[in-house]
Amino acid sequence: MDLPPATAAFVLHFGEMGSRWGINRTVGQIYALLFLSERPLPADEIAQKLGFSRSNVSMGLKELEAWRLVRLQHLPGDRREHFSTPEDVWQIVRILAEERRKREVDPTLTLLRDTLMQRPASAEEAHAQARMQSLYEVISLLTGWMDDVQKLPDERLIALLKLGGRVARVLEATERFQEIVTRKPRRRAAKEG
Amino acid sequence: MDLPPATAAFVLHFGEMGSRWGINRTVGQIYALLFLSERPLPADEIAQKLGFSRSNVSMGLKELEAWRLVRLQHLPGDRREHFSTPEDVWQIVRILAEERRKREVDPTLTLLRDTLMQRPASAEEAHAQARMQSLYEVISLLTGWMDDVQKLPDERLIALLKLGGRVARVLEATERFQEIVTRKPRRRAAKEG
DNA sequence: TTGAATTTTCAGAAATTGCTGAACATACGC
DNA sequence: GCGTATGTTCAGCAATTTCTGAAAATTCAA
Repeated sequence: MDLPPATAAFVLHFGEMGSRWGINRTVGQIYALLFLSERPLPADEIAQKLGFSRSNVSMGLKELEAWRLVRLQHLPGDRREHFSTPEDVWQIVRILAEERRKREVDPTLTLLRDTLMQRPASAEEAHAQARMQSLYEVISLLTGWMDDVQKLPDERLIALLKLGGRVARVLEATERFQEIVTRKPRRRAAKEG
Repeated sequence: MDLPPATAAFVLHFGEMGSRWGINRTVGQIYALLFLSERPLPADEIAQKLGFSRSNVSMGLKELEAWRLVRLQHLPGDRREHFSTPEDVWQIVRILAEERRKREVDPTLTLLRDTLMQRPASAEEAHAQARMQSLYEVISLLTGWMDDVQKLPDERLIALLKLGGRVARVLEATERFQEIVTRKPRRRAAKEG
């Protein structure tokens, strides 16, 4: 591997991380290299820098394209295809979230929905369905939230994340406000009464 | 595999999903089976139901314990260890988030921090560092947010998620309120002026 | 067109990961 | 303690995944 040490460390780390996710080591390393690169790189240069065969790099880039994690471009005076990652890390996060959702979450929701349509044939099956139902609800809520925040512009999303748990306070305040406005009396704990 | 059809479908699906994540097929299936089960199951029963060897199940359960995804208990009058998943799906989500963070995110942050301490030896390395810096910032923000919402009780977390993107409106309102209170004049677009 | 440069495909080799049975370890009732 | 039921480990076989080189396909300039 023909890289400055910090780059090499990052590339190796992402190779390992890649294999903990579904993605394989080669693909993780190619992505990491492109992410750090100053300029778009052609496949043969990637192969040379990482010490992989040209064909392996070709397959890895295909997979990254399928994930929409790299884009292809042509540089003037060079016939080769050059690859790069988006500049903006938030852009990358959004793409990752969409793709993982499409590949992992949606099929799971479909399976759960289909199963929940069936009539359970025994108490055991009824229990299994109840479990699936509660899983379905949690996943729906999480993905619904994701859909929602995906629509926010970067700036708002970042503001929201920075606010973190303090959002809960704002909500509390809003709830109390609602209670007052609708004149619904506050509930009291037994001790208070 | 000796299971009612809906259970079998769910178990197989989670096996596949497991292998898309770092976790392997066996482990995914064991987890899915326990998740749906009405009662805690002993290892030999798991092995029988899924058609795996007893030793394979033993290793799978060890891994699930390391992830804190199953708990072990003893039933009266039975010497065998029985395994179950938490009842509450939100509890499971929290554990998953913590464990993935510990295994995947924290080591990455450490690597980035260490690398960013070094002095770049070239323009190329300086660029790579700048990229790592922006990645570091995004990951920090995301994990900081996660830490924050992890502290909320379930009820509040759920309320927050249900609110989804509408939170942004509350924030906007709050910002405008801040502007008014601090008497900082609202910025106007060119067209308005 | 032609042919050189580049990319893709794919059969099979190499590496990795998963799985099993047998041996070993441990826990528990007696 | 003893013996049996239960749990763990691990060497090695099996299955899967990854990777390569060679060949085929594509692209593009002339």
